[in-house]
Amino acid sequence: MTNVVLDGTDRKIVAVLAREGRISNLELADRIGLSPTPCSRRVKRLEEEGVIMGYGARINPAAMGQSISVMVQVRLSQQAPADIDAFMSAVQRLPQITECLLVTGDLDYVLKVQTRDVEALRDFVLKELKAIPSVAETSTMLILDVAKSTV
Amino acid sequence: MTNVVLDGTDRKIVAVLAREGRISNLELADRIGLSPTPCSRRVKRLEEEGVIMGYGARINPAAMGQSISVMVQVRLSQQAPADIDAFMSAVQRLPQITECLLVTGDLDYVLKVQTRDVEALRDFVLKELKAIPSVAETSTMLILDVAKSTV
DNA sequence: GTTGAAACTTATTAAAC
DNA sequence: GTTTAATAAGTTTCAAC
Repeated sequence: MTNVVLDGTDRKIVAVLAREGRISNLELADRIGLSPTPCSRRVKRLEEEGVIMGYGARINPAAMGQSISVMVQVRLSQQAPADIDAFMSAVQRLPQITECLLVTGDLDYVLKVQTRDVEALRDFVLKELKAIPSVAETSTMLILDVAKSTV
Repeated sequence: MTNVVLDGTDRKIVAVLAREGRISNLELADRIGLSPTPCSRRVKRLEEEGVIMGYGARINPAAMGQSISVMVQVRLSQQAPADIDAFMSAVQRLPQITECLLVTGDLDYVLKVQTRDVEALRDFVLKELKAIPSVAETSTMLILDVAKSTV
């Protein structure tokens, strides 16, 4: 990753766009105290430099009938490249998995999973996750509340 | 949460906007196979119904000099409302904490934390997190890779 | 649901300072 | 960096089908 020099104005832009990704350039410029022209240039530069990787809508899973959110910690029994590949392809394939992090510590992967209800979660864990040969151990924590989120 | 009925077209719209939040209505309509007018109406309806909660830019923390990402599991010693309030206000105050989830299981909260380097992480854990009186126990996992992300 | 057109708002670029 | 101006593009609303 090429390191990028960001001044205070750039950081203001990033902070605003992180929360309001669809704000118009005119309002963004007004918000950060800059005129539209250099504001637009800075945004384009931040996009080209990879500081801003893209934009996305924040979707409410509950409103879409996905009311169960869980964190699943997964330990793989085998760590050979073929085992990791098999696990990774399953992770990419399963739409219930919205996030997958490789972590240090006691467990190897942390997944964020969303399902319609507890039955769908049970089916997911038993029939999908534990069906992956390299998965040795899973531990599920139900997410009761999102207390802070920058997304 | 009021449950919303979404048809296949709505789900297509959500799927596209989740990935490309700044797509124009004309291109979105073309992408999902609908004309611009009803497409725009559907998007507005999805926003009003709370399915789409907002839009945001995807920021690359590494490009901003925040190269360390960790998951921190936190157990509170005291669960009285005052203790939870103290912890929550610290969570909101500390910019390193980008996500905070209340979970069931062994530990009470899971945090996603970003810092500039390991020294900043050490200072954060020792001087900020452990300084909160209600925090009894923390466990930190370094995030080595993001293998999947819907954001 | 579709198309088409008009009115309005932005974005983008260039030129000046 | 700023402002102004002009062109291009997108959004919104309306009518008619």
